[in-house]
Amino acid sequence: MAGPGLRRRAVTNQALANLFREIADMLDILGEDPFRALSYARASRAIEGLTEDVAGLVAAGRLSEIPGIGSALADKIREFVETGAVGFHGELRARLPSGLLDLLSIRGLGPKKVRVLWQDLGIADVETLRQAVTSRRLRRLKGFGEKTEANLLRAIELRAEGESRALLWDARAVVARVLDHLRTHSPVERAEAAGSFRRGRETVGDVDILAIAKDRAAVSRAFVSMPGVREVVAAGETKATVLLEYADYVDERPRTVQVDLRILEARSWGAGLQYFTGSKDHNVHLRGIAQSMGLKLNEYGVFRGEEPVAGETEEGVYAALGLPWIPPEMREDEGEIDLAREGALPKPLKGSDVKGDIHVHTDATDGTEPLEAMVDAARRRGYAYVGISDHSVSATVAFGLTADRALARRDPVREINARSPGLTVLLGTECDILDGGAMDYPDEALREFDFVLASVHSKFTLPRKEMTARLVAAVENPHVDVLGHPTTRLIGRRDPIDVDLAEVFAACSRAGTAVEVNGYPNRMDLDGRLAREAKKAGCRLVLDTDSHASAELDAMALAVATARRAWLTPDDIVNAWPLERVREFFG
DNA sequence: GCCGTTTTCGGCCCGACTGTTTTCAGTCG
Repeated sequence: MAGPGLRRRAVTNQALANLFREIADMLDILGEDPFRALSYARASRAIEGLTEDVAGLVAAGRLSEIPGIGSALADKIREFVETGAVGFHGELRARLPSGLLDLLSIRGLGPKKVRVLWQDLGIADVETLRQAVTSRRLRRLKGFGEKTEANLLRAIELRAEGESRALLWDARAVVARVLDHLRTHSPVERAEAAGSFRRGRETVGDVDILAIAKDRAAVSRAFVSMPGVREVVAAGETKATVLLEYADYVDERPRTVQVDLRILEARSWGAGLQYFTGSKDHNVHLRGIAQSMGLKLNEYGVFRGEEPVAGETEEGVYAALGLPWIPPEMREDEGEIDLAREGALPKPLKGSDVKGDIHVHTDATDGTEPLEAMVDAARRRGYAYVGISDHSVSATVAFGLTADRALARRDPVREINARSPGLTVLLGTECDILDGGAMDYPDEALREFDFVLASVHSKFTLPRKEMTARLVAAVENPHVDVLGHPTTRLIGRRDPIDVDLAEVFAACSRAGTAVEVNGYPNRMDLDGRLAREAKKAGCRLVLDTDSHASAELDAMALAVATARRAWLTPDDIVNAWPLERVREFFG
């Protein structure tokens, strides 16, 4: 790592807040004045909560307006804005072994215990700590015991397991399990999930559950004793925390995720839901608005002085701030608040707006169920149409079909369509984009499909220029209707390809090729931010699931959440249209 | 380090929980 001043940090509020947070931790570990450390910790929180850019406050000479910032901290903020670093931070760093601060990320270890470990046993990294625990060397230390050793060992293991965030798909299953358990095994009156889960983020750090109940203790007891609880971290009457086991859907490995339960008063339900849904940036912005109206907003409600103005419902909280209710998926402080104030929020997409799924595999290639089973599952979902899109021949790992074999399925599809009114099966293909941009099937074959979804499944590491040309060539092919999973990233497993998506989106827009929002659990490709870019570039989008089994058709909910994060409306989405318009679009 | 004042020192957020302790310290959110 570069020394202070050698590497310039981005001068952001968050970077400064992190710096102050680390200073507080280091002061604590070093055993310096704890109240000095507290000042840094408070300043860190204050800066995180600012509605304005700290550099702007420096320029305007308004640092003293920030509560908790006196002359010494103001000096350090100015230093940070001017140089991108804080000398004092570097000085402290030099007094501590690198790696020591990592110990703070182990549950059960705070600055006091870390200090003892470091001073008495010279432990300065997680691995050394693990060895010391295994050889029972901690129990001799003051404040440590056998139980502490066991807990730390567990915490170290869980930390290694839980380092990755849970996929939204897995979090969805966890939320369903928890809510179902509380509703059937406790006197809960109301329960709902908040947090990044509710905002539809593609991964979730922990799961927040909010509840209302008269008998709070009973709800808490039911929560901590539900099946799959690996560890009870806390079990009180207003909040409880557990680590819950689940199996990662994609690699089937056992993992744990932290689940927090908070039991609220009915009069604070809406404020709590709003507060715990976030995002942090969205909430900071809202508090600023409240302030400018002479109001105060917190997790308990909106207040004028001591008098509560709103809090029971989320709608009421937003209304008290002069705003319409904002869909959770949009709450990222990316302009949604201004839009809401102007009454110009896009009408949020509903799951029922989606009329069909058009990225569905069968056991003809790498799916696990036959055509009929996938079609039946689509019918049960109430879809008007379903597009079958098995792999093309070059996708050998996925048992890709030759063009002849793929097109031979027109007969069974015709048969199904003839005997089953109400649902139309479209025969498509997920056709590989070869490394030069050519399609895996010849044009004569491509024109015979109802639609063609073009995807990259090989040569992920081409240089940016070649990769961009490859995708542009593919989407300009007149037979190609949809660009499949444009970045090809696999969450937690494979990085996105290096490609100029702005150029690709522009080509899609010109060529009338739609862009996919793939809802498959570890794809989520495009994500919300990129899907919004695609819309801005004038593209149509398709929401689909890439299902390889009928249960995976449920992943449409993930694609819908992504679409809401992207501010898409039904008109932007090809498969929110009636069949006739879809056929016209696919040409 | 900040802050307020019955102003230049003395207190600093807090409630719940756990484990080590023998009445309380440390961690977490």
